[in-house]
Order: sequence, then C-alpha cells, then structure tokens
Amino acid sequence: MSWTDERVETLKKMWSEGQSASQIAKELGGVTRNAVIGKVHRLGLSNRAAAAAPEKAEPAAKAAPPKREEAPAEPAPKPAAPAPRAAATAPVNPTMAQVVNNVTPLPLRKSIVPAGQPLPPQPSANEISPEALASVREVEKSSKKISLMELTERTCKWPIGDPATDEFWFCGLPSTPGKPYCEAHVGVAFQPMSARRDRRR
DNA sequence: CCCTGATTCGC
DNA sequence: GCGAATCAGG
Repeated sequence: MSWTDERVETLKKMWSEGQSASQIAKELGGVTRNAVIGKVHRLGLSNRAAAAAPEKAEPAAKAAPPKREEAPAEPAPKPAAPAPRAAATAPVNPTMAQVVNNVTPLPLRKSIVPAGQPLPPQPSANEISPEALASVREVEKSSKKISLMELTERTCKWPIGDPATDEFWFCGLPSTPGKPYCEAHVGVAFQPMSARRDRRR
C-alpha cells in the first residue's frame, strides 16, 4: 500500500477529527499505526490543535513554528464547548459503526430510540432471565462508565442508563474475547432461542 | 496488559 | 519518503 492522495486525505481528515493513529490505520488498512504516525509527522500536522483550541492562548512562550499560516481571521466558533471531538458527526469509527448497526441486539433497541421521556415498553427486559439480570445489576455497579468514544474492541459495549440524559454510559469492562460485551452482559445479550421461547408469555 | 503519540534510522 | 523498532508515557 502506498500513500495515494485519497489515503492521505482520509488520514488528514481522521487525524484532525481526533481519531487515534491505530484507528486510522485500521480504517485505511494495509498500514500500521506506526506508518500513520510517521506519515502524520512527515506531513507536518503533528499537533492536532488546528481545529479549535479555546485554551488561554499562550502569548509569548514558544508557540511560533516556522510556518505561521495561523489564519487569524477565524470565525471564532463557540468559546464554551471545549471541542468534544467528532461526536455529533456521522458514524466515524468502526466502534460507532458497530454500535449503530446491529452487532448489539437486545439493548441497542433501547438506546436507538430518539429520546422521548416515556421510553417504549421493553420486551427485552421481560425476556432476560432473572439470574442474568441480577448479575448484570451487580456488574453495572462496577462498570467503568465509559463514553461512546472510549469504546474499543476490547471494552464491553453494553449501554447503561437513558441515552436521553447524561445518565448514560457504557459498561466498559473488559469484553469477552470476540464478543462485544463483558461476561455478564454476554449472558443477557446472547441467549439460546429455546430459553427465550420458554420464557415468553 | 491495554493503549497513546514521538523519535530514530536503515531501507 | 517510508515504517519497524523503540521509546516514553497513561
């Protein structure tokens, strides 16, 4: 693989969005994160502050690299929000894609709901065995409460709480190898058809 | 251990 | 220019 214009463009885009070198490498394929980092440096876009750095701009200091195309005519975004990265934009990373799609059957039905207060009835809740449910409650106490952006292939992607509020996070515990959830959540997410049928009203 | 970016240096 | 190996850190 070589750095075609297209690939470089993807690299630039993702890097400016705050994606990690390894994520970019996966997206591009055929390259390692080292290659990505190396390229990033060669392109001279090492510091990702380009987007918007509301920081109390260091006056003097040593913030004056060779090139000064700082473009002072910046439309001054929103001084408030400290640039929450690419959260609002479309599915960017594989993790997001996985979550949005249906790699995560049961619980996702809930988190995909737009955000009305009265959440619709949750059939899934009735179909989960009491035992599994109990252990889940237990695990959720020790969940890492990670955000969407913190999900990786090895973190449990079980959503906890109401997505409509800030009382929402992902389990984040180490996931079972090859599965999207930790052991406890795998237990409630993947059930034998027979078990679900038997429990049905 | 998992992960991050930074740097070096033979190719 | 490229990127594996390595370093330094969370």
